[in-house]
Amino acid sequence: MGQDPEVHDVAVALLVGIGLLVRRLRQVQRDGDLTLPETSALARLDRGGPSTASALARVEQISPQSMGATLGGLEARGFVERRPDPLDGRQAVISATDAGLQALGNRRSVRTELLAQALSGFTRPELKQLMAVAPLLERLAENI
Amino acid sequence: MGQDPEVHDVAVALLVGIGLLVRRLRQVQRDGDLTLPETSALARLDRGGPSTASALARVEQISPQSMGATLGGLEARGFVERRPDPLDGRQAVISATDAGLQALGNRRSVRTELLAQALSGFTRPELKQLMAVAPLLERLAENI
DNA sequence: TATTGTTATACTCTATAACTATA
DNA sequence: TATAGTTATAGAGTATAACAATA
Repeated sequence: MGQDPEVHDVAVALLVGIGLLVRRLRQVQRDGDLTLPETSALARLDRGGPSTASALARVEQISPQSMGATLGGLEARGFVERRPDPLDGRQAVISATDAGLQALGNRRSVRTELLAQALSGFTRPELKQLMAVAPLLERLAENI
Repeated sequence: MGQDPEVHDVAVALLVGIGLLVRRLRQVQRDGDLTLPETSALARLDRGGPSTASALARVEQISPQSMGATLGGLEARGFVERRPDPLDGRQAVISATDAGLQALGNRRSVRTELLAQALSGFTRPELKQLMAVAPLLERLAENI
């Protein structure tokens, strides 16, 4: 049990840092820009290829209804497309469109621009630290 | 400009990992437990001592109205107390109560318990990595 | 005039519940 | 029965606008 205080400190430190970052990121949202859940869903499609709404909801750990709403917004703007699965009539396969991938990679989006600007004030070792910790955060979320 | 792609990758990786973690953390919310903004505000009072609502709103980068709502909830449960500033009648000084600090440090709260459980699956170097990156995330948020 | 704080209202993201269609 | 998806409704957390009180 001698390790517990350290684990607790890590938890509180992460909560504070992450909370601050998320609130700030939400504020720089602009028209036409991708929202946070949209960015997550698109990045997931980019990394993992086409998927279904419920599969995406499972890996993103939100309800299928919430994922449906997010995908609906993306589809309306032409960032994803859905094709009915010929083998299973209940399912629809979602894939990112070229426009969607472009939006995801668009370095001139307001949020990405500001994030990149802020990150450019970091040293290269700090950037490597941040990059290395991203998968740890994912693993942490998956294990909660 | 050869560094830009790396900065962009860091940004996307962080967005995905953090988004997942925040959504998951919100789900384990329970009655009487501290919410994410409440945890942030209390941790800030714990680290920085008594403060005013607008000063807290500024450092947490949210509107004074939002901070007022958060503090109202904390005050109703006796986790913070507000005393009118005798020198400036507009201001009220907010301080964390013993009960508030206890709630912040309570290892048996549902969220902290689950977080600690998940973190116990990490190696010591990984924990150090996570701990080291928390202040970087704060600095990042402050520079956006 | 500027600042602190409150009240009223609305938006975003998420949830649960109830439903339809398909397996 | 079980699963994929939709529609309806509600809650948390945030925002902006308008206001009162104090500096």
